[in-house]
Amino acid sequence: MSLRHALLVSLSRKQGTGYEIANEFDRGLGYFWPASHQQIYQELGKMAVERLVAFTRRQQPDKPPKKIYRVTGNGRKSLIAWLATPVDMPAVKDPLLIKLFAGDLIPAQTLLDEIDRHNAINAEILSRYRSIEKQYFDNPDALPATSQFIYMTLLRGITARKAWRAWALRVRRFLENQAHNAS
Amino acid sequence: MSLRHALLVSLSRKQGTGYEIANEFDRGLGYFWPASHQQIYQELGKMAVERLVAFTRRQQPDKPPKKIYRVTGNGRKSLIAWLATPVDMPAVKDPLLIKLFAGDLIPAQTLLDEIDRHNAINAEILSRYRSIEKQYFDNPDALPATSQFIYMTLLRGITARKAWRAWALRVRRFLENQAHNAS
DNA sequence: GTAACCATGTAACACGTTACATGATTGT
DNA sequence: ACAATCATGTAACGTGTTACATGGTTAC
Repeated sequence: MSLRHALLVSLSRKQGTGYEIANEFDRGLGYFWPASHQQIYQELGKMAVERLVAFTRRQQPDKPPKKIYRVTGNGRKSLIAWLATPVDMPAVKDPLLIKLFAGDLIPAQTLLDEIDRHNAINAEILSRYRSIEKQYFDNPDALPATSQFIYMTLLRGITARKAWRAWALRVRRFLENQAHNAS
Repeated sequence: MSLRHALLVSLSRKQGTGYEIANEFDRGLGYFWPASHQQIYQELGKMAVERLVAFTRRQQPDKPPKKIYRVTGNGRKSLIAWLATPVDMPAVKDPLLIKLFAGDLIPAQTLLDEIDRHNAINAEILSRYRSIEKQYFDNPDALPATSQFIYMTLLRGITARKAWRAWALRVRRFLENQAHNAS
């Protein structure tokens, strides 16, 4: 339901092709609303039918033709309306917690490995966030409001990943104990 | 893909009807793998066809008949196998962050209201978790391993909600500034 | 010659949500 | 009377994933 709004946000900043949006999603909006290129093409198609976006076809010599999308008046109205409409908090859906919930059914070492694996991924993501912070948000107060809003979303990622790491450490201690007591 | 495993975990602890499982999900596994009763009935049906679970029909006078499900040998094997298979970290999908990302398009007050609303919900959930902690996990080391594993999942909820609150406070400060500067 | 990039899509399937349907019992 | 609890489901729809398809250009 929110993909279309994410697309409207992206196109509000800058018009572009489905391809470009799909790429930008990998380092922007996609951090909190992931979408594949297939889904993006499809959704843009529907949105064009509903007159929320419009596109111009641009022929390129020796390259496939582009469809450059932009937001229509309708689209802008619908985005503003959505921004003022309450949204639900996202549901938690984490298979790792199912595993932990059933932890007594398998060797503690198996879960330890899994926690470590997740922890490595989490650490990588956190350090990526931090390097973005250093590069673009070193002195956030000096930035234009637009960027400061984006900084708030980055901070969400950073605090969430730090909290995850702290929790994982606690779980590790518990699992190590389990592994010892079992032997 | 994980619903069936969640159901196998639930039925491994205690056999029961779809109805009972659906209820238990509201205060157990459902915290990190929500599912409606429709979905649960449907999935149990498929799992019975695939011989992961089996059921006994029990007639009750003056009440609809029950289907009491239990895990089969196959089901147990498939659960153990899954528990040892790596799972992906869940993707973040949060419409509130889309809104924040586009925060410059609407009055800061609108976002402030939304943050406060989410914060109230978050606080409620956190306090529920804490009361569960007090009631059941006051002295976790004294508990059997099974319960300690469950406690780890509760701790996940608590640290996550606390981190969310801390972030929201930071965002509030920023939004209040925005609201002032705009006037 | 192999992969990555540019640029678009279709189709089948899996997963989840919402609405609808039945029907008795107990509580306010 | 109306809602809640017990107990089961079907059907339509919406969203998301995976696989497949095309075809030229640039980089190693």
